[in-house]
Amino acid sequence: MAQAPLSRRDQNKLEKRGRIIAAARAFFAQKGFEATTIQDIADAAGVSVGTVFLYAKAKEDLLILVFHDEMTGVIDQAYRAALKHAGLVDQLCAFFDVEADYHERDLPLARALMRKLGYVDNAEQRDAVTELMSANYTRLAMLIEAAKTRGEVGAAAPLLPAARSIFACYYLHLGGFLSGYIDRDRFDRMVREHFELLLKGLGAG
Amino acid sequence: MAQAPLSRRDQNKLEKRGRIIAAARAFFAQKGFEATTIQDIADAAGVSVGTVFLYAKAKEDLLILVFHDEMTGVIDQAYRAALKHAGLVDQLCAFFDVEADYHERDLPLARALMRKLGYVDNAEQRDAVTELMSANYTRLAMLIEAAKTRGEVGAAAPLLPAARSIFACYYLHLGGFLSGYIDRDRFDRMVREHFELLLKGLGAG
DNA sequence: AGATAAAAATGAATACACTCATTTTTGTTG
DNA sequence: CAACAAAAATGAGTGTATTCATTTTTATCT
Repeated sequence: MAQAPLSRRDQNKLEKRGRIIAAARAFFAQKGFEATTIQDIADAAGVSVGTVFLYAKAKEDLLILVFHDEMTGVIDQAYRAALKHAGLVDQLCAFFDVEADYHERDLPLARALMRKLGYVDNAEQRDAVTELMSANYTRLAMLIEAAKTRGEVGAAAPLLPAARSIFACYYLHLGGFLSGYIDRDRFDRMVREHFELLLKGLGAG
Repeated sequence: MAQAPLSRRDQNKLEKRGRIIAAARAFFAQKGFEATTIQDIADAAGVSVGTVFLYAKAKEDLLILVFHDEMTGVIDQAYRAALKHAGLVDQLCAFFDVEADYHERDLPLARALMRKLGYVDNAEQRDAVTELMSANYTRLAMLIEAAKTRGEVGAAAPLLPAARSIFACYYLHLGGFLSGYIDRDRFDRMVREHFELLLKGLGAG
């Protein structure tokens, strides 16, 4: 790892960026995303309104900035939780249980993020999202791979498509949960049901 | 079907609502969602700005209103297209091909909708979305049911969860397509791959 | 019909995201 | 260090979604 050469200018920028993200996080959690104004964030971070827009092209971009850091940790935590279980289905449920818990801790924020993720326009943001998705897929693929060596999953099963299938089910139901179509209990049960179905396959007699 | 007793008042409201939705549809298609102002729509519909907000609590709600009508037709069309094919996987691909085509016709609009669907706050809108989802699930369940009688799908497979699994894969990849992570070709291939995987099951050797 | 109440419509006023011409800070060169 | 150029920061200005006190329309009485 080459240590980045941080000029005073870049150091200041990074520090400022950190203050803005921290301020955004605090206000989003306290007042909610909608009720938080850019002015709020600017004041708390000790910068002007215009400066905030130098670091985030739109208010919603702040969501991605806030979540990117946090989510990376949550995904790791989810993977560790999964490893404590034996069967693949239990592992997957444990994995997404951690992620769902995280979202449940701050529903308004999770809802705002969910919307933002519906369509990401900015290339920079897209990279950040892709990175998080990859982090999820990688962990899921590792769980499936391990299940293969245990004989739970057939050797021919394609890792990445399987991981995406699994994530797709989780994601759809997470949306249902966040929008209030279903409660957390039903969410948990439906997700498990889908994982079992995917493992068995529709074709099975 | 009991004909609704339409008082003059309700008649006017319905007509006005129709004008607003038509105006919104036209402007969204022509200028795009963002660039369309409520004033545009109000002028074209021959009402005031305030009146538009009487029929849609927020600008984004107009998206749901516009799509609800259109989508109902598209889903029917998708189902009819599916019936022209023999195997379940081909049927599913044909089904979602029609829906994806519809979205592809107006990408900016589809993207705006995708975001809106990320979290639906209003109860009325939620009902509209639920109705569309049910329409999808019902058709998919019918296809699976038919596949059961052909022996393609095991008798024990739960219809609705299977339909949701199928839709979840489609929906995740549609998001990827609309956001520009993948192109249409890749979208088609990935969706098919997922359907095959779901049919076979991960457990299969 | 005229009077009255309820519903619907109005558009000026408000609040806030976002822009951009100007100013300030930082880095570089002689 | 002074002078200059490039980068960053600023905040008043702009446009538009949304609100709400007021006005207009519709329905229901006597």
